[in-house]
Amino acid sequence: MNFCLKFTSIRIDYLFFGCKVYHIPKVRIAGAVGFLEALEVSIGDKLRPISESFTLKDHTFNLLRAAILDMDIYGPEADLRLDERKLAESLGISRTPIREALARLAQEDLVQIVPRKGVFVCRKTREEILEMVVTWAALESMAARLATVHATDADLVALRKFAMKHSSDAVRADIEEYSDANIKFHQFILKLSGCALLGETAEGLFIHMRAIRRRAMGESDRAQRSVVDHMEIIEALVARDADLASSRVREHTMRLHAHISKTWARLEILGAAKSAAT
Amino acid sequence: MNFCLKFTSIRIDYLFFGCKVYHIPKVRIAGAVGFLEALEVSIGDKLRPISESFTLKDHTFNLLRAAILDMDIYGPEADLRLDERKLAESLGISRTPIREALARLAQEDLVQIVPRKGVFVCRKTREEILEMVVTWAALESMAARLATVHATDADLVALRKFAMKHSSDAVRADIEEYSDANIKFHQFILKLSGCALLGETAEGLFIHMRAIRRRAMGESDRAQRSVVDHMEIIEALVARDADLASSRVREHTMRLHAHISKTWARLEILGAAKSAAT
DNA sequence: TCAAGGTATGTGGTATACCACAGACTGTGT
DNA sequence: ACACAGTCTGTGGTATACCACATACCTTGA
Repeated sequence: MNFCLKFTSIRIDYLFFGCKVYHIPKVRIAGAVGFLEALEVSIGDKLRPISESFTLKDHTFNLLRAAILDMDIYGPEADLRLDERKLAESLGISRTPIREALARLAQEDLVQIVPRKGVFVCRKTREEILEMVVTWAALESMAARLATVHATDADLVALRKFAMKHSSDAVRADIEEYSDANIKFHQFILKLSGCALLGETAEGLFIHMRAIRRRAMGESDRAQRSVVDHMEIIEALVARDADLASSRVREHTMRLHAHISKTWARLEILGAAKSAAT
Repeated sequence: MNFCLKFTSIRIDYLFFGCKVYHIPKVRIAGAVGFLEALEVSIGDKLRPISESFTLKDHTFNLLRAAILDMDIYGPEADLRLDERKLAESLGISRTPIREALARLAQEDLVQIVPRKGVFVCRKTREEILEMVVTWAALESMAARLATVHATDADLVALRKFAMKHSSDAVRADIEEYSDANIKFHQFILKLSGCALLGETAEGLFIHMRAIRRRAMGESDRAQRSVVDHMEIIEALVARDADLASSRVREHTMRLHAHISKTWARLEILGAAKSAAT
């Protein structure tokens, strides 16, 4: 169980922030303000924020989510099992908040809970991943359409600037860097739509796909092509051409779809051969 | 707490199905089959299924979800509070599975859990609802695009048939009926896309919007217009024109967007006037 | 009379004990 | 040597006890 090690450091965090949440009572503002009250207000102003309504459940949820994202889920040796009791021990808390966090993760399809068998990180099939890409294409192409209306000129300048910088990463064939920038470029467009829900919905897909990307993105000319695509998308946005922007985003993403389809099939064959050899 | 009453009937269900899950051992199929084994197999065949891996957590989740959908969330007198202990008592189970179900509902944004305050059914603001419609438009227009490729002629015939039937509901100005058929029509298109995830993602939006529809859909000519729109959409699908089908679906949905925007604004004014009068 | 502080009660949060089932293991009879 | 059945152990599922905080109410002092 790798998770035990990964979470050892967390226990310290927990000791500092976890269990106790100190509450600073809100200072009442009276009609007439005397000396003491004025003092109280100034103190209140300084202490105001405080981690509000922190719960172990939420903390655990975020921790596990991040940990799963970092895992190499699709590695042949990946340990997909999560043990409630071990997690509880590692984090220094009881099983209850962990179970609630797991329930939420299950709701997001990140893990699967099998009664009396165990909790397992979900591996996605090739078909499921392809569907995610399609759905993402739907969301982002709509976002591009809206962006032609809602984005300011300054926004688009910033977008272009970002894409330029990232293009130099691509020519250096720095796949890891390119991959991150690529994500951010698309998230940028989703944000420019002015419709937060589009971005939030897409976020759920990104999470699943991030683990895939390392394996799916190997061919270097794809990065180059991507740069060109991005520029054309920006062009359409700047021209405020909703139909063009929308279709360019969609086609760009569907190219990723085709690419993953090919690459993943190859990986599946490799995986099958590997497991057959074992 | 309305929930107490609503769930009273469930307790009986629970007594029958809830706590104990009887496990039917799978019959081993031996190479040579003797008399007794053959008998066993036939018994096994009859008993096979059994609610597999039933958990109170999941059951509770579905129950609460359905109950929330049935609630008139946006009614002025709606009781949005959920009490864990009362729910537990009503269902005849402990708080634990209920809390896990609530955690999942919170993940779906159906409820909001406020530590030490309570659990509340989420009301959506006008902006959030409008964003849902936009997102839905994104998903369904992509679905229509894919449907021009994946749907069989028979599928489209069935779709047209369904739409025809539903159109007669519309002219009878039977809003309730029309509303249901309308949902099904759009779900049909999502299904025809061949991409299950599109439908699943949209499902989450429908759930939130169903409660709205009663209030947002009042003007009768909208039903008429909707029928025309639907026919035009089918036409585009039959013509296998991806761009046309996609844009017609999108525009149809965005008309709903505009409509809700107007209607809801009016409702908000009414609501404000009402609360001011009180 | 009223404001301030104490107290009672109710809420969700957490820890813990125990349960039933699944699967591995082991001992026993053939 | 093997098949089978009993047992042991580990898993998630559930129930329960208790906690800290929020709130409403009440007491008490001016």
